[in-house]
Amino acid sequence: MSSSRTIQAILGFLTWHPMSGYELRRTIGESVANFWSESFGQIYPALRKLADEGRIEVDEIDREGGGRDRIRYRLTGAGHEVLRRWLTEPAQPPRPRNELLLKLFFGRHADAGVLEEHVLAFRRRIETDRARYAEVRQRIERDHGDSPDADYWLLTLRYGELERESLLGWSEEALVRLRELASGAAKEES
Amino acid sequence: MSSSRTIQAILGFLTWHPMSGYELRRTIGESVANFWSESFGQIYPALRKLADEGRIEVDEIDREGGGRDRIRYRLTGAGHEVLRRWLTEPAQPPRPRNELLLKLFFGRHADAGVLEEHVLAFRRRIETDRARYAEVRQRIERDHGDSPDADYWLLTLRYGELERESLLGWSEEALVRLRELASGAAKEES
DNA sequence: ATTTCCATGTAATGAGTTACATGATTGC
DNA sequence: GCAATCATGTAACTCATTACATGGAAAT
Repeated sequence: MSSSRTIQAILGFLTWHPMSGYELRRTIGESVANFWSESFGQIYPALRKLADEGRIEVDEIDREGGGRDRIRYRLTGAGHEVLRRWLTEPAQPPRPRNELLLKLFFGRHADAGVLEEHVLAFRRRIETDRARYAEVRQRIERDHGDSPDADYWLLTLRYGELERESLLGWSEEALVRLRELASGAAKEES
Repeated sequence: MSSSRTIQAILGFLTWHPMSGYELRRTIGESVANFWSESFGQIYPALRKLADEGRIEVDEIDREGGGRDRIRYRLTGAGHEVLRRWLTEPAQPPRPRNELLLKLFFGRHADAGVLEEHVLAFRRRIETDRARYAEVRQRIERDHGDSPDADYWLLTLRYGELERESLLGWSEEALVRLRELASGAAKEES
C-alpha cells in the first residue's frame, strides 16, 4: 500500500505528451504547484522504476539547448492502465500539519506583535496565490479553452480560489482579534 | 534547520500541565487533530531527546489504571524558552499535496461516476469535520471560557470553520459541474 | 475467554528534501 | 568572465507511519 503518488503524477502528465524528468518537474511547477509538488530526487528514481516495469518507455533522446542528453519518456498501454486504476480508488485524506495554527494555538506564550506578523505574512502568501490563480485561469481559458482537459483543470483551480477567499477572510478576522487581545493585555498590565 | 515541529508541539502541550507520552498523544488527538498529528513513534524518541537536553524533566512516575508505569514530564525553564523562541520564528508554509485534486486534474481519464463518488466522499468528510468543530466550540466556550488560552484556541478553530465552509461550497459546485460533464459526454457518444 | 484501554518503547519501512557531482550553452 | 538555464542522476539525511514486543487491569 504505497502512499506516495509520484508515480501516478508522472503517468498523468505523460498523457499530455512525452516528457523528460526535467520537463516533468517544470510542468508540475507551472500547472499543479497549487496542490502538488515533486523534487528531482523523487522523479528520476520513479522514472527508472516505471521504465523497468514497462509503464513508460523511452520516446527519444536528443540534445537541444543544454549540455546533457534529454531523455523523453512516453506512456505505454500498461502505464495508462495503472493510471486509470488509480483514478478509481478513493483519495487518501492529507495528514494535517499547519505550523501557523500550531503557533497561534500556543499564542498566549508569544507577544501579540509577533503573532500579528505571522498572520500578515500568511495573508501576503494568500494574496500572491490569488494573483497567480487569476493568471492561470486566463491562460487556461485563452490557450486551452477547447482542450478536453480544461474543465477538469478549472475544477481544481476553483478549489484553490474558494479556499483562498475564505482564508483571506479568516486573516482579516484574526488580525482584528489579535489586536483586541493585544490592547486587552496592555490594559490589564497598566 | 529541523523542519519537524514535534518537539515544539510537545513543549506547547506541557505548558498546560505535566503529561506522559501516552497522554500527549491522546490530548493532541482531542484538541488539535484539526491541524496537527503525532504518532507514538515520534513522541517517545522526542521525549527522550528533550529530557537529555534539559527541556523537560520527569515530574512523577505512577501506576494508575493499566499495567506499565506512567512517566509524566514537566516543562523546565529552558524548555519554555525554546517554545518562546520558536513562536517568534515565521511559520513554514506546508508543502502542498492533495490527492483528490490530482485525481480531478487527470479526471478526463476516469469515468464520471467515479469522480462524483470521490467528491461525495470528500463532502462527507467535510460535514463530519463541521459537526466536530461545533462540538469543540461548545466545549471551549462552556468549559474553558475563562482560560487565557481560549481566545487563541478559537482563532485556530475559526480557521477550520471558514475553510470547511468554502470547501463545502466547492463540493456542491464540483458535483454540478461533474454531472454536466457526464451528460455532455453521454450526448456526444449517442 | 476476549476485547479494549492503559502504557512505553524499538525496528522496519517509506517518503521526501537538499546537496552534490557533472557538464554544455546562452545571455549579460 | 559569470550567472542562469538545461539536464540526469546519486547519496545523505530527515521525517513520519506502522508494526511489533511486552504486559497488566477492567469490562463484556
